[in-house]
Amino acid sequence: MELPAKYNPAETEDKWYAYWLKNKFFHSEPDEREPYTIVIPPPNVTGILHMGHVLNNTLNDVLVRKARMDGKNACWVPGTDHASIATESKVVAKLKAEGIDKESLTREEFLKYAWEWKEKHGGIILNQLRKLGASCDWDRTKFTMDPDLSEAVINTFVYFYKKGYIYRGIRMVNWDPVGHTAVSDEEVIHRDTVSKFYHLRYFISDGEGHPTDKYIIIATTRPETIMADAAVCINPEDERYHWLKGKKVLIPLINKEIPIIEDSYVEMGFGTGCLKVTPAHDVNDYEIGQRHNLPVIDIIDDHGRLNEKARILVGEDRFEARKKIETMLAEAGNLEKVEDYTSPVGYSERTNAVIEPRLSMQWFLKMDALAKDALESVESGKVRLIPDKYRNTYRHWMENVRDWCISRQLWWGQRIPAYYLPDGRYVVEATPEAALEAARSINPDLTAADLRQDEDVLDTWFSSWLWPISVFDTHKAGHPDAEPDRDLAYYYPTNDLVTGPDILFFWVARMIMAGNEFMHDVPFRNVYLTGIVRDKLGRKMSKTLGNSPDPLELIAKYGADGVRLGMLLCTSAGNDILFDESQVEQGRNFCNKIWNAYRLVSGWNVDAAARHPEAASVAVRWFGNKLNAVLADVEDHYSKFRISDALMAVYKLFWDDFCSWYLELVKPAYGAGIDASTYEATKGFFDSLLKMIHPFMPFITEELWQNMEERKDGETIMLQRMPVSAPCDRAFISDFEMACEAVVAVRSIRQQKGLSPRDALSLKVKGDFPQEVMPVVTRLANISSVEKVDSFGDAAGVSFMVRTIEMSVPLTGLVDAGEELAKMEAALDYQEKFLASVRKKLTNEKFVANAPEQVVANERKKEADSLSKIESLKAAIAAMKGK
RNA sequence: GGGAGCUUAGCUCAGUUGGUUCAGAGCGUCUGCCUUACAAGCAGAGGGUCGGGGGUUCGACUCCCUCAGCUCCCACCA
Repeated sequence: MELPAKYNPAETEDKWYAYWLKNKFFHSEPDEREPYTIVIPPPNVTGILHMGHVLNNTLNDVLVRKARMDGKNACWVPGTDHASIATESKVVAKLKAEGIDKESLTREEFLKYAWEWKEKHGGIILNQLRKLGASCDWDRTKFTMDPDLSEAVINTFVYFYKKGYIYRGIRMVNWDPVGHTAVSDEEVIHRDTVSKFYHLRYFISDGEGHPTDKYIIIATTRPETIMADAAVCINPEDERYHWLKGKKVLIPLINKEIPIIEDSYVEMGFGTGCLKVTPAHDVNDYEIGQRHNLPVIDIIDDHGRLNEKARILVGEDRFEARKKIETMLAEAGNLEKVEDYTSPVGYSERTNAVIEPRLSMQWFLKMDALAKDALESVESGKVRLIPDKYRNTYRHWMENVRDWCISRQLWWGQRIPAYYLPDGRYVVEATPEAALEAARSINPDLTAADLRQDEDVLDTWFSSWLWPISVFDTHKAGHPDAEPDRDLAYYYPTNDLVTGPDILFFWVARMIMAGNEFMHDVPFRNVYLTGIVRDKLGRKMSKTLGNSPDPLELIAKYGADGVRLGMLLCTSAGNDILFDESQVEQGRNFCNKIWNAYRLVSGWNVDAAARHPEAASVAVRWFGNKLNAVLADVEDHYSKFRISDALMAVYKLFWDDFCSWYLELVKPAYGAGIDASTYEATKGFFDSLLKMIHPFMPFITEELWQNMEERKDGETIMLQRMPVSAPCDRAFISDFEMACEAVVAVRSIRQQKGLSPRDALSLKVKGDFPQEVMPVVTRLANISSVEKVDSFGDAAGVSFMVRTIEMSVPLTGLVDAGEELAKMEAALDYQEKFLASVRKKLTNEKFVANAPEQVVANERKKEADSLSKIESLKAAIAAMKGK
């Protein structure tokens, strides 16, 4: 059949993906084979595909396809994450656009909207992954808020509560005034931010609430919080302020009297050495307040506005209030000066709002014991981090971990199963029924109506840390002693996890904790940490910069295989990826190369009478060996997760070795047929190559593999066994490469002399060139006759060296004798210097005494080779001069 | 402030226990080619004192020290 000159990915991709689905090739059920399991890092349910997903899922797919072809029972479990903050804020924004205020809705009404949104937009990303060729077991698709997965989360909470790991307490938390929820320390990003340093005058009180004419100066970045000040603090060592001891000062504008206290926390050299203490709105101030029994005055509400306790500027947003109070302070004579100031400010990772440190009642999970085990899992090598530089980071985090704030003031997520009794006590149970029973053991008169469930939901990561367990068995999480069901027993622990280092702590570490706790085993053996996809200038991909290509557009333009290749070409584990569309172009070009190589081979006609040409015979023998050598290299790269190296090895094997050398050697003359044995060998090689390429480029390889022969429905390259490396003849490969060097040298001479490749040349060879690979030279360098000589004599020609063998192409009339002579003299000069350096080593007794035998032997060989080269160069020069 | 990492060709990066003619790859560049598989291609070529300095060693891109530059992570200096 006639194939077009260019590969058209669009039609073949959809065709084969549908075929794979129809035949359920991606589906896995436990059987007697060795399992190979990957769980997808679940993307946000309402997310859309970006380049980071492309990177991650391409890598996952390569690994899982490779394992499948290695004969393992490969299972890649897909799914999505409910992403409580991200999703809830999207829903809130959407409702707002429709004129609906979240505050006006009940929890149930809001959740109805949220589920509608999820049904409408959820899972888009999973369909996009299909476009990329992801071979997920879609029958196993999970969502972190599926009823049974949610149940596992609740059970886990109850389990840890009863174990004494979960507690409720007032803590200074990171409040997100836009998301209206507390976020964990890990979700706060500190960025240096330009702000103002306000120097304020606090007048000393006369003891009766009236200002005297004395004042101290306090430097603050947050003048809008002065109304919440509980004291002014100085360092007890600070002699400048000893006169203040025991005095009181007045808060500007509201004239409230607060004490001067002393605490060594205050740095004398920073600011003015006087610190206003605002326990409700600063973590350190809170701690100082605790030490000195200061009252906590909370003047900022959930939305970041001043409340009535502020007494002034009530209802103003904190940043508005800051501007206004600056004017008010200036007018009141309390503003000494304002300086520009840069300091780290915390921002919410999700909403980018400036985090407000705020006291509130939250649920916490104790981390010490969990972290200790999770650290051990990595330190002992049970979990391997790739690259291993992350072990240090991991250890540092695990050794300094703080208790995990697991409650979120949101509705979208798993609701905390704590039920409050009318008297304020509470019980924690998995179901309302169990809660009522527990409550009745405290107070037998209670009814269901008396119990009020906690309003908050759990942190998203409190559900996704169960992912490698709960996708297989939703009962095991929360029940460490239960028997795992069949799937969990078979697939757990999973093999590899591919994810970004940005969630090493959020997610990876916590999965290890959950795995240890509930399965008594780690959730995966290897964690491959990708880099972050950046543009070619090294900038993060972002919507605002507009530097983030749409993966689907790229796929439409270059094909999924091209996009996969473009992504894989520039990945090394742990390094950021500088992505550029030109790499995808390279991927597409490779597709085209494969396509055209196939066109060539598929167009051949076997001529039963044709003899097996010598060149083809050498080529077949060489490529068979080369294939085995590269298979071994590729296997080694895979085992070390050097995916782009594995790809590059295959890429070069196909493009350079197979296309540029092998096919050029076996290609019959135009119109001529090919002998049967070469044809069969070539087809066999092509088949192996397609299999090797398949994990990287699934579509084009399936298309061509299907085209190679009549295939039955249900046959696929996906399930063929990957070729296995056999021992190879390295010496022969080396001889062949020597022939290639000769070919390149002759071609180069042609280029320099402006000779057409069509004009045959003759060749003189001095020395023992391996005769069996000579047909390669005659064929590809278009050599009509080869003459073995002892000397090139005085005929004009251009000579060159192939390793230690000297060769010459006689070229009457085209050779500039002076030029040739100069070239040889330069070569001689180089050789003599080289020989000198080698001899310097060999005459060094310490070198000969200390270096390994092998190294010394090599130096001796270098010496001998160099000597022989020098000898023949000298002879050639003499012959030339004597002419 | 603490910790980790990086610096090799124009760009992006390999370089495994220090030793094969080890200074590499891909892309880009330059030159010549529309040669009946492929111009999304073919053939050929050029390009780096391995960030600077010092040390260990018979031998250093590789190990140690130091300086410079960059990146990331952690951290409450108001």
